[in-house]
Order: sequence, then structure tokens, then C-alpha cells
Amino acid sequence: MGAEATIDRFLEVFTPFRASSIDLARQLCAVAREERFAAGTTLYRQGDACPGVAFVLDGELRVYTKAESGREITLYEIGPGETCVLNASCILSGGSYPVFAAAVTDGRLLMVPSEAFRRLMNEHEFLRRFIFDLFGQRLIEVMELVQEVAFRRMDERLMEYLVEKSTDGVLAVTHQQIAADLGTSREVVSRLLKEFERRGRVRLSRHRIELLS
Amino acid sequence: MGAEATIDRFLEVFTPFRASSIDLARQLCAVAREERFAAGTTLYRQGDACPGVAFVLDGELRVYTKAESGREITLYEIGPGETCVLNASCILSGGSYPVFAAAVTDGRLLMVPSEAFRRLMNEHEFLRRFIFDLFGQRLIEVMELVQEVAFRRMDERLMEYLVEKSTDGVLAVTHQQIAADLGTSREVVSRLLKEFERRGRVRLSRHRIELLS
DNA sequence: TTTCCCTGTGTGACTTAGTCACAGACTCCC
DNA sequence: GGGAGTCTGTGACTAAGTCACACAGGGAAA
Repeated sequence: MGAEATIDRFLEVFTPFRASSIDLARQLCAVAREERFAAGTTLYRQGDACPGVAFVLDGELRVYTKAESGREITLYEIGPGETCVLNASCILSGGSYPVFAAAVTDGRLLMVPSEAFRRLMNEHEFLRRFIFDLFGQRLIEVMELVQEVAFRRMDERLMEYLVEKSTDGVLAVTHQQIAADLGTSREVVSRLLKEFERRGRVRLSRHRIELLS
Repeated sequence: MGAEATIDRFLEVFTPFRASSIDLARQLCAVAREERFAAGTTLYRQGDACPGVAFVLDGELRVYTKAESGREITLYEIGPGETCVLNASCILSGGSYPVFAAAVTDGRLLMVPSEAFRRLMNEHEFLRRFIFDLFGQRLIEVMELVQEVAFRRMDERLMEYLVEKSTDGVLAVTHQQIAADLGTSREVVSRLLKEFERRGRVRLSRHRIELLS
């Protein structure tokens, strides 16, 4: 893919740059290298060093953490037009990547090398503001997640999840994947889903959940 | 308290400024107003606007969130030498304060007005870096809290809490306060503490928990 | 085609955590 | 010394997580 197509896509998804920072967008694309990722790939593990800051052009990443028991919970997702703020944080503060990140779908990202990112952050108030805003959003999202996990019932959280993630009332996922997103165990998801089915709220089959009504 | 004493205290607790940013510290103190807070006071409620960024000189604040049921959970604490990054986030991104903040002890803070803060952030890389680092720390702390709440057993979390919060093996708190920090209910704390007592790990009396061994 | 194997799902039995209701016990103040 | 208000203890019940295991479906290999 040529540099022109890359910058076009960048401006398509990173909409705030269109107004006044097309030149900054060009600089970011110029220093970055484009990378593809395949669904299921783990991009970062806990403790990894960060080679740069990822600006997602296509596809969806999932940032999650894991217990020794193997249970997982999704902290947030990163879609087109967003960057990995934890990348930015490790680079600016010099730590290692504190959690896990994996690709939910196939996709593409721009990897802006650490040194260039640091320089551009110093030169451009617009970039600082963009990153800082996203950072604030993430912090608030994760705080809301704490509240969810600490205070809400699992059946409510599950039903909400089904509604959000379904397209045309259908999800093609395993119970295990749902459990890993919600931070519970597969058995709990299976039992609650079965209960929903008994009450006529869903129809279940292997790899498939259909929402009714 | 005079301006000299304020800046002395500032440099005493905001140690990173001592190396190369004494002038910046002076500017912050010059534009800020000093405020005292009393233990138990609520400084921010969910939805409040932020008048400025708080730099804590003395005392301890507690940032927490609340369920409709009334249950609370502490997200993190802010001590001397730290600022409220959520303040910074609302000011730079223009939202409202997303959670609650209350004083755990009596204390003092410097309130830097929004406009001055924005200007100083633009002018000083050092300040940007200071705030950004703190922001990253908080995000990681809150992520670790998600993991705690989602995956760890309450008895472990409680015992760890007792050890961390005790001075000379003694805590002077009510079970309700502990429950509000850990995000559980008072009954659960009471029951687990009683169990610890049965096992000879603590001695209990009103407003007081003594760690044994 | 049949068999085998792997992944995914269902479920019972048990433990841990949270809720509701209420009983006492300890202070402080009048 | 008597209340009033706060703090703690506990039984009974529901929700959630763990462990163990059965079984189903669908594709791969024989």
C-alpha cells in the first residue's frame, strides 16, 4: 500500500486531525511503519518493551489482564482512530507494557517509533491533546469497569454484553470467549445462558447465540 | 502561611521539581491558592466541574466510586507530592469530575486554576512529563484494581489491607470503612475478621483491630 | 463410511461472597 | 443511670466461582 493510501486512511479514521493537523498526520505517517495483524495474534504480553505507539487504522484490539488461574478480563478495546495509550505511557515514562493486547479481528496499524513519537509530542500541542484526551477516556472506562465488576450482577452484565456485541440479534462466539471478556468463568456463562434460554430470551447452539424479542 | 513557606513545602514533597524546575515550582505556587481540607470532607462529587488542579501538600485524599446500593470502592489515594490527575483530565478535555474524592485526613493543597494550568502545561515539558507519568501510574493502579476485584479472594485482600494500613500492628477503623475501601459489604468484613480472630491472627474490639504474630 | 478425537456445552455438588433482617453491645450525652 | 445512635455479630438465603465429569457435534484420519 502506498504512502498516499496510508495517509488517506489515517485521516479517514483519525478524524480530529482533518481540521487543522493534516501536516502532523503526514509527519506521523512518514516516520511510522505500517503493520498488519491477524485475528487471534497476541501483540503484547505483560512485561514486554514497547517499540513505539500503535495508531490503529483497521480492525479491533483487545487489552486484557489474566489471573494465574487462567481467567481473563477485557479492560477495553482499541478500534480504528484510536491509539494504544499504554504504549504512549511506557514510552514517555519508560516502563514495560503492563498487561496483554491481542487482535480480535484482522487489521492494520501504524507503528510510530518511540523517539519520533517523543519528538512530535513535544512539538505539537495538538498531538499532546489528542493523546491526553484518549488517556483520560481510558482511565474513566477502566474506573467504570471496576464499578461493574465490584457491584453489578453477572446476569445483567451478560445480557448487556449480548445486546452490544450482537449483529442482527446473533453472536458467533463460544461461552469461553464471553467469560474472558466479562472476567468470569465459562461455567457461569453457560449456566446463565441456559437460564436465559429457559426464559425464552435467547436460542442457543454451538458457536452461536440468537437473541429473541 | 507565607509564600516562602508554601514553596518550601512544595519542593519538599514534589521532589522531582527540585532538580531542575524550581522556577516552575515558583510559578505554580504564585498562581495557586492554598486550601485546607478537614478529614471526612467530600471535595468532589460525581458530575462536579473542576475549578483547577489540586497539588497535595499534606494529608491524604481518597478517590472512590459508589453504587446505587450505597456500596463504595476506593479507586486510589492521593498523598503529598501527588496531584489529582482526574482534575487535570477534566480541565484539559473539558469533562466533569467522573467520581468522588474525599479527605481521609486533615491536609492542605495548592489549587492551580484551570487557565494557568493549561498555559504552564504548554510552556513546560517538565510539567507535562510529571502529569503524564502520574496519569500512567493511576491507569495501571486502576487496572490492577480490576484484577484484584475480579480474581482475588476477599480474605486475602482483607489480610493484605490490614497489614498495609496498620501502624505498629494496630488499625483504628470501623468495619464499614474497610468495606468501603475494598468494595464489599460490612457484614462480609465483620465475618472474615471474626474468622481471623478465631484463628488467632487478630484481636478485635470496637474501632480497633490488632494484628497478632 | 466409520471411528476417533477435540472442542464446546451442560450440570451436580460444594465453597465463597453478598443481601436482608435483626439482636446485642458499646459510647456519649443528657 | 437512661436513652440514642453507632458499631459489631450472626442466621438464613441468594448469587457467583470451582471442581469434576458427562456428553454432543463435527471434522480428520483410517
